[in-house]
Amino acid sequence: MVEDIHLCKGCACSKSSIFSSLSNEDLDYIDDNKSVNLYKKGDVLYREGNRILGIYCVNSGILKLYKTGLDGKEQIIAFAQKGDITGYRSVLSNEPACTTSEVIEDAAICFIPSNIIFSLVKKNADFALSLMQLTCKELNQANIFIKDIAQKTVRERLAEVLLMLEDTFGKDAEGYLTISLTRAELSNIVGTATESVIRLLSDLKSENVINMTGKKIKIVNKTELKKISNPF
Amino acid sequence: MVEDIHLCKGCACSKSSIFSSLSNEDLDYIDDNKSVNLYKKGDVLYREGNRILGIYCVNSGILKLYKTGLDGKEQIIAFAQKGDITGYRSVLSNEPACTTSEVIEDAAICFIPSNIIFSLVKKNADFALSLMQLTCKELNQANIFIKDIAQKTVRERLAEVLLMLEDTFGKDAEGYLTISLTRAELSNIVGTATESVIRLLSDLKSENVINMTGKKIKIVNKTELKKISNPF
DNA sequence: CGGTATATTGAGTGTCTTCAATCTCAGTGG
DNA sequence: CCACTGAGATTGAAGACACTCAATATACCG
Repeated sequence: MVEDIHLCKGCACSKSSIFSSLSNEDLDYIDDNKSVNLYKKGDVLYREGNRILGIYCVNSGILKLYKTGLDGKEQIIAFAQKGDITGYRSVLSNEPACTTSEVIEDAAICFIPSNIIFSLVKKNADFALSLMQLTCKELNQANIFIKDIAQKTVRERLAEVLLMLEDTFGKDAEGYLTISLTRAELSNIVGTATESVIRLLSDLKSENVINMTGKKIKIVNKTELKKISNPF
Repeated sequence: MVEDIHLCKGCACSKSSIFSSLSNEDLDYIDDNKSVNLYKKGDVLYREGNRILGIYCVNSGILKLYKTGLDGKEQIIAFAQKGDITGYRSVLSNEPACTTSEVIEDAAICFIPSNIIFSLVKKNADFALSLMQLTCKELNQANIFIKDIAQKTVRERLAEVLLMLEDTFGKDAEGYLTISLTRAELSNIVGTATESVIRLLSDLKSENVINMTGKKIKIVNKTELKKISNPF
């Protein structure tokens, strides 16, 4: 298992993602300087406000990235899964981490030191451009999120988040969302109280739009859910 | 007036902002390929969803950048003033504009075609890095905004926005905010109904935290306003 | 001096939050 | 095997907060 991730060349991350613009030589360069670590659910890679010394590339598992409000409430900003990188913002801007990065499904993560990234950026304009485009894409996502959270009701946002989760992480053979989140985590994405999420989920269930078995959620009527998330 | 903006070298934009990493030669290169236009309040530089062919650099005046909800409601994402650039996201990612860019104070704006930007990015790694850092900074701002809008009350957000406006655009001799926004625009930043902004402003006034003369707003008790925006 | 856009105020309502109690379930130790 | 425990999930009730709609006032523009 860990064997697979010792070579960037063979890693799926290098095919998609920003690394696709790198030559084999560049990938070897990263290989020689990266380290690989295994993490368990609940582990924190870095905490908001801390300095970080490189970027993290997810080989397997899932991370949640969140900001913490002054009252201690988490706001989940994004997730990272296979092929995604995180921490690059802080590295590129040489600023403290602006989110906390926590493992929610056991993960194998590669760490690439800052100076390696910088030297690649300087050397390879296409890589720099890829990084820029990644940032721009995330910025656009963030802006859409701002609009939604400002204009939509909790119910609409919850519907949207469920669709996003299925889209991003997929579903199992029986149609249940692959990713497993607590109600509290769901509420920290949607931006609402845990109890509200629970009540609205049970509403959606009684409307036959979703189905639930224990903690697991299945989208039954995707069309209707889309309508709910986007009533215009 | 327009004379001043014919030469990037002399333009204040080139001192701060992302252009500071460019040589005189590079600035001349931009000069030879840019165009300058004057705009009136209400003019739209580009609209969300449209293709744009270059980036816009604000020499004077103010722009608001907003997304439009499906029900037609604006969500203001950011402003751009002297020295700021806009449209670069869409150019770098080669995607349609993700916001509408509208003049709210008469403006002089330089237009720099995409291919010029790309060739500078390829040629000058420091310029690329500056652009990246700009994007990262905006991304961080956006994430903070998400957290705030999700977790704070309208009153807290309004207080925060007022502080931001004073910070970003300054105040006149009598202490009034320089930037002039309608109540509707204020509500489109805060993410609330116009009436709510009006009521909360008048609350703040009766608490002697702010003062109003017609449309103009003055922050009287900044300390208190900070406390309101950040009650922990 | 109209006429239009913006601002303000009031009333009524609905959504969401908060707080507190209860329930479920998985893991633990006896 | 079962009671115990703690974390997470659920439910109920009460009330705060913010929104909508409608009416009115004021300011601004030509």
